Amino acid sequence: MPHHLIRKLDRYAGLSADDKEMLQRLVCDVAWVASDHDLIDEGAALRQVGVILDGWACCYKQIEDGRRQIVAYLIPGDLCGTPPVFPSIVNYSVATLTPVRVAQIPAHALLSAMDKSPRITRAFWLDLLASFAIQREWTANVGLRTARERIAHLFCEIVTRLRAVGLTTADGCNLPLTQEDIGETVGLSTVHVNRTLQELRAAGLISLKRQQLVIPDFAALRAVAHFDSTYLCRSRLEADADPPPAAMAGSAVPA
Amino acid sequence: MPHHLIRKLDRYAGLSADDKEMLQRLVCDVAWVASDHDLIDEGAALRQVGVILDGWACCYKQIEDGRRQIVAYLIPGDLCGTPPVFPSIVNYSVATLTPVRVAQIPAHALLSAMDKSPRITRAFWLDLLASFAIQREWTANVGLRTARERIAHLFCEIVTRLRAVGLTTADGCNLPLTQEDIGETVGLSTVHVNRTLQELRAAGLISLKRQQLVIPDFAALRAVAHFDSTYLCRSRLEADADPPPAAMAGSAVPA
DNA sequence: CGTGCAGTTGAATTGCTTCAAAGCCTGTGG
DNA sequence: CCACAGGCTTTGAAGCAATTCAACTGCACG
Repeated sequence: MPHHLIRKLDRYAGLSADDKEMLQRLVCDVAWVASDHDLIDEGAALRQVGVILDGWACCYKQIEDGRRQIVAYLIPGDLCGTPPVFPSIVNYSVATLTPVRVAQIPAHALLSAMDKSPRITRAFWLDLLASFAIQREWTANVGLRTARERIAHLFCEIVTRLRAVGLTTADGCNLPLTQEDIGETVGLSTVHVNRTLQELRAAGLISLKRQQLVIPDFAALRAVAHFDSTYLCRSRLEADADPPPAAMAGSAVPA
Repeated sequence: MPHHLIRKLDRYAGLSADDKEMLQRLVCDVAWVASDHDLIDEGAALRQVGVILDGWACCYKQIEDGRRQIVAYLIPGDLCGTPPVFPSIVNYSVATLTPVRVAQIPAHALLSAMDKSPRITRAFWLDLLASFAIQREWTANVGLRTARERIAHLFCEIVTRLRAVGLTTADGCNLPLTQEDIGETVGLSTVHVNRTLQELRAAGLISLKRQQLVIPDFAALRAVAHFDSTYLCRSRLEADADPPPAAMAGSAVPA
């Protein structure tokens, strides 16, 4: 069932047919969760990993006075929780942004699959490292960019990630975020997000209405954002980096 | 040799005597690197992991126009690079902030140690998850806190981490950072870092001169920062990790 | 005893926030 | 089918936090 996840892990580490079969059988407890519900509460001790099958969720942190920071978005194919060490206490919460279909992988099942296949182990490592790389990029994003750059960067990242799982249209994507969500993501007030979006629209860099984000000229937006996508797609590079540099066919990698 | 690392991994996963012995034998290429040198350049393909034995380093990202963001500090016992998947391309650079003594663990050695001991594997997972948790906290720190809170939070984190490896004095630590470094860490200009430090000093929350940071009342600083140390000491879920001491009398520090 | 870098200060400016109100969609019930 | 409610978005105006530029001080080191 978790097509996106398996495809992603395959891209990371080149799974065998057996590996994929095994992963298929890991999941259980597939369920729909309504929008705006918590999947994980801060401080919980997890004994399983969630897999997002459909919909969007976000990881966030809150401080006493109510201020909230979104620290990650989860889209189909993403893990929800902290594989694969159990029990593991999380220090953030996860909330759905849309209705979400989510599956669970029990601790023991995941660990035994990793025991049996080094490729699966490697794939989960790479997935974690990829999330880490995104987190680093987010720290840099809020730390050193201007409002306009931050939002542009966020949009570049989202579209690139959605494209990797086939959830984009030709030149955009569905974006189930309110301006408040965006503000809590990039560290700006809602009002200023609104004004900055208008700037981006006025500059012809994006159009955004009714949750439809359109980026007519991705290269232009990427330039504004100083967006460098390598942090998102290292998976493949690493596989290819194994042999010494040589001329190689450009596109398809055999499964 | 890498005492701090082994002690930390032991705290994470409870290593056997054999495990520790094995880890001892992993390292090679111990070397001193002068201050202000790069240990890793962005885009490099790593085939080994570094271990910081002495001194401080930082991970940073840069964009074309020269703006720089520090995304992590490395202190003794920390890994430098991305274990344990090789070769692995990093999308950040690492620079020394002081003279640093660093050892290397070759890819094959690390992987075979992890093969032999599930506790070692688990420990490296937990170490990575711990760094990830810090990164998340940093994103939240620059995203939702004020200047004063950000710097206070940074100091709380640094002292707590240093305490875990025994590198603090009774009520402070050595802090080899310039105000520019601090600014690049928390997303503020150098000038404003300066003024904010003065505020913190005036409030009696810290004293900082000649690279000596003193926190007379940790609980007070922690309150200002909204600092919650759980993200740093989840290692042992068994809750036996001692919480960072709050305000403690004890001024046995030679001036 | 200068030279250079880190820290400090002041003044002007800007980017962003805050507060408050109004407009606009979408879903709901009469 | 229309009226209304509630969330999200938009607008304006005022204020504040942080930046920028530029000069100056103090300290460490050769």
